[in-house]
Amino acid sequence: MRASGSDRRDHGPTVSEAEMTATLADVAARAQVSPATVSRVLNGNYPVAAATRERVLRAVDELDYVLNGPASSLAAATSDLVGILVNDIADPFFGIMAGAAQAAIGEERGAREKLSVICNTGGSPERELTYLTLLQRQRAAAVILTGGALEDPEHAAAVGAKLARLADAGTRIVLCGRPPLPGDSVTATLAFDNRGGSRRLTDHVIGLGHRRIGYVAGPPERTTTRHRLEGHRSALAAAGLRQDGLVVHGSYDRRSGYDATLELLRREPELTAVVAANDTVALGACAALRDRGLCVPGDVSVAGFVDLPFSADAVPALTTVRLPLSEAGARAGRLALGLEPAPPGGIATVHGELMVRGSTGAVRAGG
Amino acid sequence: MRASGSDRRDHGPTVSEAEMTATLADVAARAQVSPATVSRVLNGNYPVAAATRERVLRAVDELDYVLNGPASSLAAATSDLVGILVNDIADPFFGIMAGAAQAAIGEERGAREKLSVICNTGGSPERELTYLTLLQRQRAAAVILTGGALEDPEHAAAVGAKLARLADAGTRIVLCGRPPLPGDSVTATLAFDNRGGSRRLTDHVIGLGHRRIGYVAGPPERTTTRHRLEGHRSALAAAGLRQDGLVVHGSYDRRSGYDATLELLRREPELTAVVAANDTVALGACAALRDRGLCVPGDVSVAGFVDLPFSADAVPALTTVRLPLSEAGARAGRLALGLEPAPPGGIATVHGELMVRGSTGAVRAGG
DNA sequence: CTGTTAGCGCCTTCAA
DNA sequence: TTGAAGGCGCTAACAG
Repeated sequence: MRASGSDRRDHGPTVSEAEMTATLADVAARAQVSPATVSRVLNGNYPVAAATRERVLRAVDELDYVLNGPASSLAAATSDLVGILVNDIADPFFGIMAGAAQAAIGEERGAREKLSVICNTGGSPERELTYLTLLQRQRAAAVILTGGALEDPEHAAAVGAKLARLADAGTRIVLCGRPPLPGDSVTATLAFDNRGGSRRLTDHVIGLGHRRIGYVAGPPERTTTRHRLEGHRSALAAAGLRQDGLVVHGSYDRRSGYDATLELLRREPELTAVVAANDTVALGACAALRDRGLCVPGDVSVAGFVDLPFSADAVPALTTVRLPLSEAGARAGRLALGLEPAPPGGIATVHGELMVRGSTGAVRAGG
Repeated sequence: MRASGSDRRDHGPTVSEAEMTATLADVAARAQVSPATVSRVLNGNYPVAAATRERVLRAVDELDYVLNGPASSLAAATSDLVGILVNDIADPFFGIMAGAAQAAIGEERGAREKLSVICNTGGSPERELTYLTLLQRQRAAAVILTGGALEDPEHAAAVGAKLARLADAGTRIVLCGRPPLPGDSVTATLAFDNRGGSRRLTDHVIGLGHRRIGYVAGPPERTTTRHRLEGHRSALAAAGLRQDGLVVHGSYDRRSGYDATLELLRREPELTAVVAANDTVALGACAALRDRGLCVPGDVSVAGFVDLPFSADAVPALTTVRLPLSEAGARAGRLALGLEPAPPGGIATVHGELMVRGSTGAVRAGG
């Protein structure tokens, strides 16, 4: 049996007051104003006399009152939840972007404090849809989708439909590090120039004299994978090189880089360079080469993508393409809050910067 | 002006039906049952005739109905939100734990699907409290706090008070990789044995003959920092070594390890070993040593803590103490859902395993 | 097994 | 500048 706010409107503090969570009515009673007034000072978007506001805030403090989110969301038909979807939160690629987005959203000291939260799909299409539904259920204010998308047409359609419904319900949709989507449900897209960055990277490797270049790609059905691979291939084509047998797919982790590199070596013992889909994979490649008794870059050059913090500290330091993850994440956060105008056409391309370091060198004499 | 569900109870599909988000009443009308029945099939915790359920589910599908979370939470006075607080989501230490917790929670195909969500405090006490308030506002079902706590008494008291209020309101509290808290608001605690692991690590280093051992600690006011440092000191003490001047504090990142190591070298040029507060810091230490022209472990041995995935791939591979992050995170998730009984006394200590690898070796002849 | 009836706590017109 | 009143969409007793 709960003592409702109005029930004790005329009483002083009671035992039950200490045990039950206070409601807005309790605050109103204590501050001698109507619930409506309390609501107004709490939301701050309506004129309230300074003295009244004072009294209300004091009552809030004394009662340790915390707004009931669900009730508030229900009545206002809006919520302060912002969801950030990531494919693998254990990968700093996502951790950095998501952290930056969350920080940007948290910094906004605006009217209603937003609750920005990270949702880890683990790369599973089902969980991606589940999270989207859950966020839709919460009537999320905004959703940020980060990283490469799955290219399976069925899943893409399902996601598109979900996003359309979310957008219909007023949820802002922002894509960060993910290619644009057809339709007008997406508020803004920050797309990484994976193709261009990859192209410059492989150009660099070719420029060092390498001709037998292996490529360790990510999972085949991801946009990120495809775009980076396309950039790589366009560089090869421009140099007149054809080596379709020298591409091995795997996941975006270290183990995959290790295994794929051994496979590349098997296919082409005269390999002199390995370009990897990302830095983590590149480090796996380095490990495999070492275990085979090969020197980096003396025998084989290695290059990565993204430029994670540890890449500069690797031995040798990793040549890679730097993606501005923090900046992109922060911008996505601001776009999700509508603090920043969407780029023209709703799409901005974020370019990577080639970072030439110790892991790539001129092809060995015998190459 | 919104067409409410009951308003069109007797009509067929209309334009507005396509544009407005359907409500439970719409579904009820379409399935020719009462709203209560729809609620019952949706929540699945009440007997409903198979045929009725069928009809309801079909209506749900046809209308693309999605439950209104806020309304549901308000009525039921509970929510399906689970918050996971982390200090730095860009650090895989947290990414791995949080990802595992989220996966464990997502796997639970129980009654109501839980929305587990990661909140990145960035190590800021204010943001930690803000997130706790926001989660309290959402009437979260559970909160998981991961990683070391701040030892500032004022902040600790504030957090304690918040947790007490959350617990009062029925929120389950789980600590993962964080020392136990006084009081009974915490449902379960999984504490890492930082002291013991650190002790064994430094014992190992001493056993290799090292006597001038530098220590790169984390931020001074974190429990994790203090416990690991205490373990280190107890090992030194047991070996009769006193070297308080050889401890440098910093943050838990690579840069800090780099700078701190240079400082240690300045204080003690004859240094033969560096023990770091975590793996990331240890890699920074390695980089500093290399830049000084010193070999690891030939000139100076280096050891880390935690055993992140890249640590085994470092050159040389890093000696460290392996913490079972995934297992702990998953268990914390299950504890948060009440799927697993709390350990006796509410507290379980999770031990680390010494991983001896290439970065530590016998002290050099001249040492 | 199913319908009816009250609210959950807050926001938001409308009046004053 | 403030109060009064109704309803947001759903759940949870109660009946039947």
